[in-house]
Amino acid sequence: MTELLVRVADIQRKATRAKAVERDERDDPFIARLQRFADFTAVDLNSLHAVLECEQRVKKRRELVLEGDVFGKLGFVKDGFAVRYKLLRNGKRQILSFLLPGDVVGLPGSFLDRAVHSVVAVTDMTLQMCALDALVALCCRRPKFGLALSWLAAQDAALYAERVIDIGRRRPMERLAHFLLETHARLAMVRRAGASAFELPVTQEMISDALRLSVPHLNRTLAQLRAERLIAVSERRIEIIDRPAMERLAQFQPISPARIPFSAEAEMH
Amino acid sequence: MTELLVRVADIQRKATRAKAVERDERDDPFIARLQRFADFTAVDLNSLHAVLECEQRVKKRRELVLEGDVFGKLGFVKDGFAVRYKLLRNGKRQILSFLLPGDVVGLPGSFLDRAVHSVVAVTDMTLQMCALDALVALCCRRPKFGLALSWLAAQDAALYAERVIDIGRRRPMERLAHFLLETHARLAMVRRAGASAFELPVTQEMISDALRLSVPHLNRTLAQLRAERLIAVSERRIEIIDRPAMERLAQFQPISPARIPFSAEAEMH
DNA sequence: CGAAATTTTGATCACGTTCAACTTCAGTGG
DNA sequence: CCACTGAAGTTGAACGTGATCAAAATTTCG
Repeated sequence: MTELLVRVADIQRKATRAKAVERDERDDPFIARLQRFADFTAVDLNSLHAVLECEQRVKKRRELVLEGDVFGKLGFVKDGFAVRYKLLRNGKRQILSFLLPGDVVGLPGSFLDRAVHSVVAVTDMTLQMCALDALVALCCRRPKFGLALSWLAAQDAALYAERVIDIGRRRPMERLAHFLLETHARLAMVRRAGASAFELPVTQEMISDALRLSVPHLNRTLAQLRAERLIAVSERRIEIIDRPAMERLAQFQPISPARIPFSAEAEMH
Repeated sequence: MTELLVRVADIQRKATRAKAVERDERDDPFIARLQRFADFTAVDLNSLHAVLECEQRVKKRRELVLEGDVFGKLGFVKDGFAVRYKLLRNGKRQILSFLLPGDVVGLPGSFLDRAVHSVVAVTDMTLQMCALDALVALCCRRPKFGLALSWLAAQDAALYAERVIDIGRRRPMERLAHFLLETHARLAMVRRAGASAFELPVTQEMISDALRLSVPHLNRTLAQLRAERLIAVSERRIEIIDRPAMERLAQFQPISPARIPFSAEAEMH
């Protein structure tokens, strides 16, 4: 039934192009991210839509990418959470990143000869799939998208780097605080978080696998953050109570992209 | 005097275009990397040369980027080593990556509103500088470069991810072994390493800051790898003696980029 | 509702850090 | 040429952080 409603909405979208774009800018987390570093016109966005094959729904726990796959597609996360991870021989798993709305499944996997990490859905998700060669063709027609892709990849790299710093040099409290602030900022960027609170539908086991802490220790650290009244946790909702203290503790600095420096003539292109 | 010789070489290069390209392919580590995921014609490469401002020599220990800089340039490493790092409040430093010939200084820093990491030269280096907006303009004229940039950024991201896995889940021996294999592969890719040996002109302190090990522990781990006859170390030259054992130990899988899937029509563009 | 997953708490232990001393080596000036 | 200096590498002993193991309490979901 919901399915049907969506279809109807889809048809209406195609009917009125102007409205479609308007809707996207408000709603679509991926477009929200793109608009942060360049201006995309209605024409641009329609070209982008043209290469998006279909909106795909995916159930919780479904594996989206398995290590070793040749994954010639990209998936733009429209809704839901996923984790990118790697399983080691000894059975341990390292979670590399949480994929939030606006993130891209298959980056960097599809740019390598085969995926080096696996991705699994944590909640039910909706994705917009896109063939890699269609995207490449789009980038050739509209170079702006090729640059946008670089910008996205650079943000991913910066995020991984931040994780290296977390795991490498921050104490557990700082580490957790940093992770929470970063996640909040990422969600806020795509309008999926309030001013100081957000839903984080992941288990403590996942967080501990991401932050290189044992589950018991993560739990204690979380309790400590709560005891010091820096955050509040209810169900799977995190509220940042004392942001200044949190930012000081974590030495948090938001990662925000620069705008792509188009020269006047290039912009015309 | 050396400077003069370079100038002369430069003039000669411009004189005979065919030869110039040939020379680059053999010598230039950055071009070597590019050619791995797309075919760049002589015309392409000349466009690239046009945006490269100058070849800059930099002395050992010189800071190339300081955290917080607005760094609107990119530097293609032609020769020498550098490290990208972050200093924490408590005085600890985390080395995020070693920059080798063929790598890019300012990625991802220049794509963010300001650099989030610092970069310092470890050896004397030569860099080819390039203004970011000139590169963007190039990408607009020749979309292939925009895609190439994405591919490079994706490789960087994959490399950081590997570091997260190292620090997060590999034991010290495995971690060090993985780092050595990876570094060898990266150097080999740009023809800066022999079949099983390479120069690594960095101190143990740097390696330990990269791998999250204390200097004494790194030293012991290195000694152990030597004792088990997996590697040999003389001066700052590493030789991988038992590659199969090393790869098994580290669970090493090389990261190699896919080729950019240009469709026939797009290629024409 | 019952079974399984998740969260919470406690006790013990190991790995890698820290601190310290010593060695080796390269560079520098007397 | 040697003594001196400082940086880098090496080795040892003690300590502490966070892991591991175990079990209870709680929540989630089929």
